[in-house]
Amino acid sequence: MFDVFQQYLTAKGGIPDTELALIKTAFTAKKLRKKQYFLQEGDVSRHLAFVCKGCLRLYTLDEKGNEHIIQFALDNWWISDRESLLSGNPSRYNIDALEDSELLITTPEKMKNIIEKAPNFAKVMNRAQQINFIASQRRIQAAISFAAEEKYQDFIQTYPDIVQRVPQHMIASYLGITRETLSRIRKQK
Amino acid sequence: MFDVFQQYLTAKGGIPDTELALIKTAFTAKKLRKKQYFLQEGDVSRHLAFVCKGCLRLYTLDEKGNEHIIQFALDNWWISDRESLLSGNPSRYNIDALEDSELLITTPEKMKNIIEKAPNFAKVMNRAQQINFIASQRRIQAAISFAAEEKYQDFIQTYPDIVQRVPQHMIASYLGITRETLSRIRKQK
DNA sequence: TTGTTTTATTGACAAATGTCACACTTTTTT
DNA sequence: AAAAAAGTGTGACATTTGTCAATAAAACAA
Repeated sequence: MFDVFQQYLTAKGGIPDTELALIKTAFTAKKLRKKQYFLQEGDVSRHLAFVCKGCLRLYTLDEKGNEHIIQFALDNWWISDRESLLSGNPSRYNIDALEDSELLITTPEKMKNIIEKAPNFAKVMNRAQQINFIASQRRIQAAISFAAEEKYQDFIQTYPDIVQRVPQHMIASYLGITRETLSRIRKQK
Repeated sequence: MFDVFQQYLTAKGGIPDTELALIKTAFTAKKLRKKQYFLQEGDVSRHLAFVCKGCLRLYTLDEKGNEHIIQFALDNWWISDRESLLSGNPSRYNIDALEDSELLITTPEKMKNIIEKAPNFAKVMNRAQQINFIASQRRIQAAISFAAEEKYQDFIQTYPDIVQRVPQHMIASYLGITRETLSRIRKQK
């Protein structure tokens, strides 16, 4: 399982063996069954996860019980509730598995520790964070300026891999439209 | 002008004088008149800015010529097109001043340089980035799960200072609704 | 001060999207 | 294999939001 992570790190810039050994000590393997929670609303988040295999989602529930998906995480993605991690407050989100998944998890403390000691790893994480921010900004733009159909087109172009693995109604949720609307958009073409 | 920045840094954690001196060398003062561009679509972004005083916005123009505001930046905020900075590609965004403004600007290279040499400054920047990401995530949630009125209520609660200084139709643009809709929402109460 | 531009409001109407109910299919569980 | 659960599609209709056009007020510039 760690080899997937190692491959990711190599692809993202390469990490010397000394650092790799150190990094290894900070992570723990964890398996999740489909539908199993990684984090539940109201709990304080204490872990961040790297997805070696599988698929997770981060979402909120509104008063009506509707789900609103903030993030998907497929293989080689990070997922966590950074808000709760940073603030120490109970989480407003849920994270659960959409498929049986394999994770490597760690804590912010351990993360901070290895980032201090492993500069190459720090670089990889920093870059990942930057790319993440840019993706968020693009998503905001799509959310505020695109009509439903454009949102969908943009999504399938940006995340063709997610389209393959996630039910449509969850993609609708991610886009901020109803499943019925998405179903009709897809029918048009 | 640098004293505003210094005050910000102090408030955000405190920076020893040795680092402050170094940081100072990396920044240049720049004044913008109202309506003046800091960055125009198509140009490659080469600077990031700290707003000492004033107000800027980052936005896109769609095919119909409608503006979609991605970010506001008041006093003590950072603003830049990180996407263009990172990729080196021409920007898809515009940044301009909504008020006469005073900035401290620098380049990614200089930034990288001082971040290596000034660990306390690095910490402040890193924390700012994290908070930024969390704010983005919250905004995404609002965009995909709130109705127009909820978006507005959420906005005035989150950014009461912006409401004071920015015309309504720009807030509408930021929220992804039309000015007419916002006007009607405000009338209701 | 006068004229121009920007901003905000409003009405009438159109278009997009949501809601609800139900049927049908596929997948998962027992 | 049968039953249950999850996912998708569709029609009828309601609601929200957008569009267009016009007006007025406020801010700004000459």
